[in-house]
Amino acid sequence: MGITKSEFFTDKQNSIAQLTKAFGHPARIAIIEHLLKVDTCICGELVDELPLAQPTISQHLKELKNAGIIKGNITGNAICYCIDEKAIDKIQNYFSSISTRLNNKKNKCC
Amino acid sequence: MGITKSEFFTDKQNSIAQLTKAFGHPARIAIIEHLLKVDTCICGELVDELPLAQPTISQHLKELKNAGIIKGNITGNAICYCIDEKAIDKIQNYFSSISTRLNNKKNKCC
DNA sequence: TTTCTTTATCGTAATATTGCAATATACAAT
DNA sequence: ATTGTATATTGCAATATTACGATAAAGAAA
Repeated sequence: MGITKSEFFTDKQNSIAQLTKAFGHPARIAIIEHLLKVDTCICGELVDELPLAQPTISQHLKELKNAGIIKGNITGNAICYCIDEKAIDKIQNYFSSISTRLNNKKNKCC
Repeated sequence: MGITKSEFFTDKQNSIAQLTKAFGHPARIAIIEHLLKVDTCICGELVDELPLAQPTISQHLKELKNAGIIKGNITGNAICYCIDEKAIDKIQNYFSSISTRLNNKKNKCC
């Protein structure tokens, strides 16, 4: 099928899945890491940095934006994309809570 | 195309992308959360818990296993799947480092 | 041995994702 | 107004993912 049965899962589960899915491509990881490296980021830089064509990069930026991981400001005819800290906090808190819950488990079976 | 150009990215980028991608489906998030809730987990429980058919769940378990997020022990004719803490640590450390690097940025443009 | 239970695999259909060339858009510069 | 620069969108081909029915495999129970 290819379609995901989102309607059967909780909002939180869908929301975390959407966030992690958006991170689930090396190009998008590379974009995030480039955004961390520079203080101001424009798409044009990424075209030189990544081994992908400009439309492909634009598409990856769109997905990161849809997932709320980055946000973009139009400045003249360039665009300044930045990481949205809220998304990072959310995902970090989630994995941090998993880690805590794991450590609290008594009967580790494996 | 549908194929990912992994060969052009670093091992670490690919590795993080693989981990996050495996988390990027609500059913797999639900599986992880169920594994956290109970101390011992078998696939049969999941079939009752999740709104998906058994082959589909088996497939999701396989992907989590391939990504190193869970590991399975055969016990009789059942299988005990558990979360692999190393994977959680890895992903948690990654997002934690992103968070730190974000906070250290001076020129926030957005 | 036969049957039941549990999990995996195969095959297949439907949909999603990835990637890019071509093109559009929109502002800047001349 | 024309040209150049930066980014987005469209359209398409190739591949991946999701889901499930049917079936296989393998140990447990009878």
